[in-house]
Amino acid sequence: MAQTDTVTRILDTAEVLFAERGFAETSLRNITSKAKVNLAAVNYHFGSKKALIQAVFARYLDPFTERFHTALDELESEYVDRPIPLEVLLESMARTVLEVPAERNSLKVFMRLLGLAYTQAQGHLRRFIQAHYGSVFTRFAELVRRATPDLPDAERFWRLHFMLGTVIFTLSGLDALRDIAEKDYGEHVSVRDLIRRLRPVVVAGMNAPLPEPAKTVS
Amino acid sequence: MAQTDTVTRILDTAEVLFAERGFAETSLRNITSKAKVNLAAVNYHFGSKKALIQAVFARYLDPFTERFHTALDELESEYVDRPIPLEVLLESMARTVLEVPAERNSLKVFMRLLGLAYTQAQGHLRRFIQAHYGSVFTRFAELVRRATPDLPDAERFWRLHFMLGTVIFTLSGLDALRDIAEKDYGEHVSVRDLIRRLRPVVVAGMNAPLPEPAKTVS
DNA sequence: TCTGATTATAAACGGCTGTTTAAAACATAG
DNA sequence: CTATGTTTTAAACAGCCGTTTATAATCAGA
Repeated sequence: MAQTDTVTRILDTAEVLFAERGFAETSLRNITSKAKVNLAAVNYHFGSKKALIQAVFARYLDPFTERFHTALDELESEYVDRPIPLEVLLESMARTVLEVPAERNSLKVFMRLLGLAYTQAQGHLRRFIQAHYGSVFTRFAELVRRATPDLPDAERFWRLHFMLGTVIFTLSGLDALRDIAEKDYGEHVSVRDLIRRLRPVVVAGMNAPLPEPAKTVS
Repeated sequence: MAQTDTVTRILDTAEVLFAERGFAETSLRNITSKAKVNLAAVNYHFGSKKALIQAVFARYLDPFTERFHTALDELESEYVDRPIPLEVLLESMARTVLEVPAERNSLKVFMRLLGLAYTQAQGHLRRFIQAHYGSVFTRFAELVRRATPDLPDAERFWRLHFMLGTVIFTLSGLDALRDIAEKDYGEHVSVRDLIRRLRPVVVAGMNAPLPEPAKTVS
């Protein structure tokens, strides 16, 4: 079963290097040499570098979406005919995000990859993620809509992305920030610790008063 | 004065391409051909690609820091012996961020560049920005400290970065989000509009209740 | 054990990268 | 006009890129 071994060794190495340097800055030769695998193996097993990038994400997002759907199923069967509270929804999502990579001790990598998916060019990646995993986000957004009935649709849309930005930005840039925090406050900060700090901020942000209406010509 | 012309034409083109595709994905040949300038001009006028990247940032950040220092000076002379309210501080920063690129109609580019500075590898860039512009952020953070005396230092540190993440992430990924928003809500969203929406969320996030203390062994 | 498919390997492909060189063009001050 | 310093230009440099090819090794089933 040398095949599986090669494939997973490529994936394991690629995700670390991608997370550290980004996609364009990581060459196939970087990956294959560190993984002690022949250069051509990537194109043989995955077809192309783009497909490898997508495979790296699929390995996280497939179990994530499956579990998150299950978690939402359970919540929906618990809260019948009444909206699931926002805090419960956020809690459920946070737990699922933590659960999946925890089994491989790669939470940091996963977070960094999520950040890269948003910020690196890689149009094919966004299309891939949207096509394969867009539905679970749509479902989540609909539940958030029911949990915050007083929020105008557009406002909720933007606030959800504000909060997504907060979380992904923070957790994906964690290493840099952690260095500063430890130097300034001598305090070691774990990811779980950060999520504990993030929760009240996110909830307060979602529940913030509505902005004053845009000024128009009077 | 062909020199200045070449230099600014390189900067103008480079900042747009960097903002669109990122640093590694933009080659000097992309830049020089689009700018109608000889390839060697970049190395002649700037020395290297890294130096060009830094020059692109300096052209925004030099006037920004100068004006922001001035704005903070004015606030400090207005609020003597009493803390400047958080809202006022945030308002002042937002106005300065908007002011600088407005003169060249390049707000989108500036925001995108800020996002890239955080998320792209480019260690030299972070070091450059920290070394040249770190002091204004330090000053701002100190004023925020006085404005939020009840917040523990570590908590305030993290929340500032949470909010920084929200703003930069949103504004730098604006184009992608705007497409979705317009499709779903038919509503055109300007940057000023987004900042109007961001303000109450950021303020509420900074003023959120403290998180429950980390659980320890009982 | 032999066969046929799967996987691993080394080598080469064309193309693009940032940078350097040396010569040409230009501007400016004496 | 001439000499000097600055800027532009075309060409070449070595090096890395993703991908492909042809060959070798390995494996599974009959």
